[in-house]
Amino acid sequence: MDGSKLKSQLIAQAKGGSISELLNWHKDYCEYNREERNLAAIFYHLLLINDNLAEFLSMIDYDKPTLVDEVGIYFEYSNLRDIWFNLNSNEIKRRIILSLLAPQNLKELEELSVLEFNTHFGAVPTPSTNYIQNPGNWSIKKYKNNITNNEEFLKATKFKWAFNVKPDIVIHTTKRTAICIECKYQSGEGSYPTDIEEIQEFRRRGLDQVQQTSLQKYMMEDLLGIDTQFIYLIQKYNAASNTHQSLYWKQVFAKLDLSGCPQFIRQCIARI
DNA sequence: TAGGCATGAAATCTATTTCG
DNA sequence: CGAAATAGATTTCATGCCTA
Repeated sequence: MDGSKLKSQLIAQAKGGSISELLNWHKDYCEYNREERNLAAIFYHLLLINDNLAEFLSMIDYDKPTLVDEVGIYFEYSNLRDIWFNLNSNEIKRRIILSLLAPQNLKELEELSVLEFNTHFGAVPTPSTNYIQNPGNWSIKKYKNNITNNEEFLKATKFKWAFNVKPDIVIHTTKRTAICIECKYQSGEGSYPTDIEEIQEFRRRGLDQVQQTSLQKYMMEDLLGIDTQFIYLIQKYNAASNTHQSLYWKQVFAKLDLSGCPQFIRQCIARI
């Protein structure tokens, strides 16, 4: 339908009707869905069926042992955040933070009240009086004046970010080993910070921005202590990572067994 | 074509308000 | 009064447009 014809039809039908009726839209959603998470979810499903997990492991030349009883595949992996949620003592929470950050003013921070401790790290929206808050809720803008040393500032900032990052798919091959998969459709790798004020603060201190993949590595290996292989799943060449093994969606889907999959999944995959 | 900037949905957490 | 709903702040994830 050409533009003018469409326009006159839209005016003629201005009194009502659905988008589908107005546009005479007959396509099935799987023909034009462009949601990255949807693709990741389809991939997740495929990993759980047939022999696809084994096939994927061989595709990426995974050479570490896999313990059947410890295997787990997770979508939107938020392990660090959820470990924090399991902690119920302020003493333990504070000790965890201070041992991982090892700040110069350690003694001072040990002595602060709960409220003062939260305030030091600028917990948002409001520092709590009752319990040590999740580092994921620290605010760079609020603590930047409290942490003057650049190295410590970067350390605290990466620590804070680590509590919020969620790799798309993580495969635990054992409790101590994993594969971390970052899925990209249109966009390329992101970097932190993204907020303009925070970027300016990084510039002022002469600090480089932190790549998304580098933060994932820090979270998986340094904080969770899991020996991790990283995979980047991409559609376009220019999205490839400098540091991580990159695979194309097309090449991965081509090797997976789609037996038993409904038609819409095949169609979603066929478009990639 | 990469980076800057604008935009938006969804989620979490806390404080406040409302209601039984 | 205490539980439940609501509002606000902040963060994440993302896309698109413009420009150097």
